[in-house]
Amino acid sequence: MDETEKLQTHRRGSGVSTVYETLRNEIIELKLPPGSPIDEQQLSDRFALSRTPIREALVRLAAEGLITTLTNRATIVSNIDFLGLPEFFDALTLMYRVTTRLAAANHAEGDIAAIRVEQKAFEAAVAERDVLGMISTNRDFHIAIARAGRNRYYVELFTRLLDEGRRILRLYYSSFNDILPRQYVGEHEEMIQAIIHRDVVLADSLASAHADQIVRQIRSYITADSRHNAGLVL
Amino acid sequence: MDETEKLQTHRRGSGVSTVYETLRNEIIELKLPPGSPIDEQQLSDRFALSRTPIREALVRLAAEGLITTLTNRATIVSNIDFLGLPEFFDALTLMYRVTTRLAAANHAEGDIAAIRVEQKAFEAAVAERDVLGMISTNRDFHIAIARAGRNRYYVELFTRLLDEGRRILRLYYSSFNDILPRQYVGEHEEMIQAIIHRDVVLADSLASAHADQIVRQIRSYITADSRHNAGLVL
DNA sequence: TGCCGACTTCTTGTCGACAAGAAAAATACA
DNA sequence: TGTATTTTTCTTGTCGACAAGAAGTCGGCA
Repeated sequence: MDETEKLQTHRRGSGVSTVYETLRNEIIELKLPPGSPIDEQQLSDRFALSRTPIREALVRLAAEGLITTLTNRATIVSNIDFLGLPEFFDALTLMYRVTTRLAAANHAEGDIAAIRVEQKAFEAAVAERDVLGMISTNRDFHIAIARAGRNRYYVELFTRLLDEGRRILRLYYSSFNDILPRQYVGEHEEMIQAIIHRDVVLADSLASAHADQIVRQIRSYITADSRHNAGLVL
Repeated sequence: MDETEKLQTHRRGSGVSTVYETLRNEIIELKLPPGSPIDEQQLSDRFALSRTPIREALVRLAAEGLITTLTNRATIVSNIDFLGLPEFFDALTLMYRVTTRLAAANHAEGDIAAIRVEQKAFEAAVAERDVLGMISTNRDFHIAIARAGRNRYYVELFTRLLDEGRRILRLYYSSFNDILPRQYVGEHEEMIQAIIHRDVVLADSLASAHADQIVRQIRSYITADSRHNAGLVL
């Protein structure tokens, strides 16, 4: 790998966020798969920075749970906790509901436009059968809704959950079928309408159904995969 | 102030968490009031550590939102965002409900005992009219319930919210009256019973009422205080 | 006297080097 | 030849020093 981003001398303080965001993306997109060792020296070379700012970025990632540091030993990309999946689904569903609800109640001028932009992007990804694009534009769509709900606590937790979901989905995206994404486009449209009409109850139930749908989908991928593995082992 | 904790030479890696936890407590207990400047050099002297581990602790605190760093200029203890209070109350109420609900559904062997321990501590604080003690034992009580609910995402968010609440309450605790805390003891007991009997619906409604009660209480403190200020200004 | 600009100072951001701890490798011994 | 122990090596953790950026200070000029 000869990807040196030691282009120009970074302005003071900018390097840290660059490293943070770059690594964050690479972790979420599984470019750095779970369990990958993170070597500070190596990153230091790659970004043409001292180990100190690298370390700062790593501390931030560790605070978010994206990397795990074995003290005095090694730091690795955090594993996906399949045992904790039920908790994950529960929290994800709740956030889907509560953010959509709040968006219906609190959205202001311009929020709808922002949501529509993301929805268009999602539609485009679906039209192009760009599965990776669907995953990330779907995330952006729901975060836009969360923002319209005007609650930073929910936005923050939801973002974390959706990004964790992106990691999981990347593991299984090959088995994406064609019908579901189109259905999601329709469901998204319904949610937008409910939000526009400030119909909190409808928004809630749509979000709830949407969340269940997605959870069921992920679950089916995982069980299908484990069955596949089981078949190989036996 | 002559509080040098440069006692013995720390073991490698332990210093960072010490600094982190110490500062965290001091911020939450308003020993470091909002807006206080955080000087790295000063902390370096105080803990007898280099600036590097101090910095790491500060990065962690910043990730949690407890301190704010003005780039290249200064880092201060984050202000309490009174404008964002409605969001805060909304999220707090939701977490009260959802954690109590889940505790009723998922609690296992030993969880009740752990909750009872915290409840006893709360009762003791109430009996001693130790207001600061009530605030922190109340937090511990609800976190124990959240843990029994077995969802780390909720535990984490709830912890953050309750600690943020501790900061707010510290600002107003002088106006604590005597009746409310005793009422809380009773409400806590009811919640424990509902959890034991795995009555999810009852647990939810009790938590909901409890949350409303607390939110109302905080609100009344704040409005009382702002009225006081308004009186002075006019 | 009031305002603009250079200078000083103070705090944060970055660096290169060293120390400690743990795994891996090498060695000694049974 | 297998195991225990020492040594090596590699990575993280810590340090002291330097650089950059911004606020405050001082002096000059209208």
